[in-house]
Amino acid sequence: MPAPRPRPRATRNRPPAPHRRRRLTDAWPVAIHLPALPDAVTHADALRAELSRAARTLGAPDDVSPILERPRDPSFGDWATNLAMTLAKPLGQKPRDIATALIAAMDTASVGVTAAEIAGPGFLNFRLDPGFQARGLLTILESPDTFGRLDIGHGARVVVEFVSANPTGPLHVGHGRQAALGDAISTLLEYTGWNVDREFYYNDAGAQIANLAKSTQAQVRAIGGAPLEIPEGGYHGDYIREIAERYVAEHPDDAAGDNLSAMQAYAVAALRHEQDLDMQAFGVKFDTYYLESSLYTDGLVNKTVEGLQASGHTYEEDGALFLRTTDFGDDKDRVMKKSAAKGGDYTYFVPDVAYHVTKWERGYHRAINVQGADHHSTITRVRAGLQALDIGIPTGYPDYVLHQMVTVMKGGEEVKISKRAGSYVTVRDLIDEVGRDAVRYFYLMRKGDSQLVFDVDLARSQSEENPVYYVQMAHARMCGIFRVGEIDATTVTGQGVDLGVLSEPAEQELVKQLLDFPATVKGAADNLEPHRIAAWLLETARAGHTWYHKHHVLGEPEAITRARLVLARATQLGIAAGLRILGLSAPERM
RNA sequence: GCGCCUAUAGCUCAAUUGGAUAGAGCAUCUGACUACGGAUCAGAAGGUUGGAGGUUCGAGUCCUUCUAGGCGCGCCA
Repeated sequence: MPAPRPRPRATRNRPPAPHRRRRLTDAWPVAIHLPALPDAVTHADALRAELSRAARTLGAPDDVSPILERPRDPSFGDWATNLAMTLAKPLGQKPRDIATALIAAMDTASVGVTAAEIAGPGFLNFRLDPGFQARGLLTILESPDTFGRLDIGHGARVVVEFVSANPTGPLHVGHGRQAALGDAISTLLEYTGWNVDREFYYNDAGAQIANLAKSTQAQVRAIGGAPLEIPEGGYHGDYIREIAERYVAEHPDDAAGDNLSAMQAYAVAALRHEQDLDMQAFGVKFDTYYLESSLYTDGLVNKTVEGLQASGHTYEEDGALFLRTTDFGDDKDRVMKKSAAKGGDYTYFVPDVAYHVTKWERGYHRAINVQGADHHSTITRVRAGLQALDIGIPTGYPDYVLHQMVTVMKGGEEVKISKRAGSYVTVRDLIDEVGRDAVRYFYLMRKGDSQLVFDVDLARSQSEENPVYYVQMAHARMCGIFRVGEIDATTVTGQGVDLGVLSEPAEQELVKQLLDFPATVKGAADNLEPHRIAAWLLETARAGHTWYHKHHVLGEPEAITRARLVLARATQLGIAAGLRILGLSAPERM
């Protein structure tokens, strides 16, 4: 991290703060009592329900579910719906006539609507009472840990598999994107009621591992004085040399490098450890590690092959065993077992099918795989294998979240990502250079299906102009209010506070923005798109900074200070919640 | 040749899943510090949403086609 930019020192001197913190309830008497929202639903839910009720009285179907939207132009009101337009056909009436009838049929006052207008082809625009709307903030203060949480998953188990790198080298920036995405998606699902396990699948069997062993052997023998001869398809990175040196030091009995299986085990263990450290530095924690090799030792690969053969979707040709994946939408059939001339091994997708059978049988009726787009051709194969087995696995199983490739620019040039060449930027490099929070945010502020150019120099130089600092600063500022005011923020409850005084435009905008959080979480979780949270954070931070700059909290008339403390607390908690979903820290001061 | 992804402001990206005048950040320009942190704020400028058709009350979003880029298409993993 570069040294912080020098900035002017504050000239004000402040007497040392006493450490006593005042409880708000001690300071001010409770004067006003407002009823809480019914059953903790948001004002939008209440408005939607009232709209539905009114629509049914006009003859709309029972399952009518109006869509409420925030108008792009705030002058149109707080909420808008196109319900009248969607009802035009089923009811056989003009949209604007339906809109008029809807307004007449609604009990607007009960849902805090102060004005309802018809606009354009038949939009209905609603304006809400500021105090009614602001009361939604109380749900944040009352249960900050559940704000934005929904129960969509009903506790069902879901496994999110990501990173899943071969233990043949350190983790590169593409794995970093997976780690950030997979972890954030997992947290999003937890927020929406799923019982999530994060899983890392180790391809610790097969040709790549054999190459790793031989590469290590070559380096071990080179240490003993032999000429260095890295085998065809082997690994050239310096890290192999380091592993070989440690192996020699710890295995004096095998200085000649004859024990290939010992070297393989040693190298795999060393690289797995290395990857664990990388993920630890990134703040990602996996619940389970699944080893490909165990699929063989437990007989699951053979069992899967037998199942596929029994299904009648296999055939032999040219001495190899094929799976008729074209029965399931593939454009050509795929080899399961190589011919004897090619070694007679299973191709890699066979253990992959076996692995996904275990996901299903381990009780995960939903599975999400986060992978690079270069793996997309395997989707059809794995799903075809699961369908061919005909053991009750649904056709869309598992879900895939594919992210496009990450290219790395450094010094104005693209850095080649190649394990074999040993020249690439690792996740650890990025974390060391720009910090964990900034790396995560950079990965997550973009949609996964667009390509990502990670310019290392730019990321480093931007580290102070970075959006993540902007967001975290907004959080720290809210914390600063309570710090300076010597108020214990956790005692701010909003009980008896008249939130109707939050009538400034900047305040209403901030309130609306905060209350959009649950809908944003739902949208992000439904679509497995964490970048929506990043965008929400940026907008919330902007609204927070604007409000902070325009209006003061401390030192205002009591009623205003009390209401604004509620807003400051809600902003602090809301931003912290968003940051937490993305795996970023929410510093109280920066 | 086939399949998947992408194309939006100078740059990096959004756009509530088909809604109203397409929005942010960075960069540029002009302003604002003796109040809770200026790592901030206010404002300006920046667009034929790659091109052309189509679907409808309404398209950046859906369909067709063309162009450009990325990734795949192996008895590699």
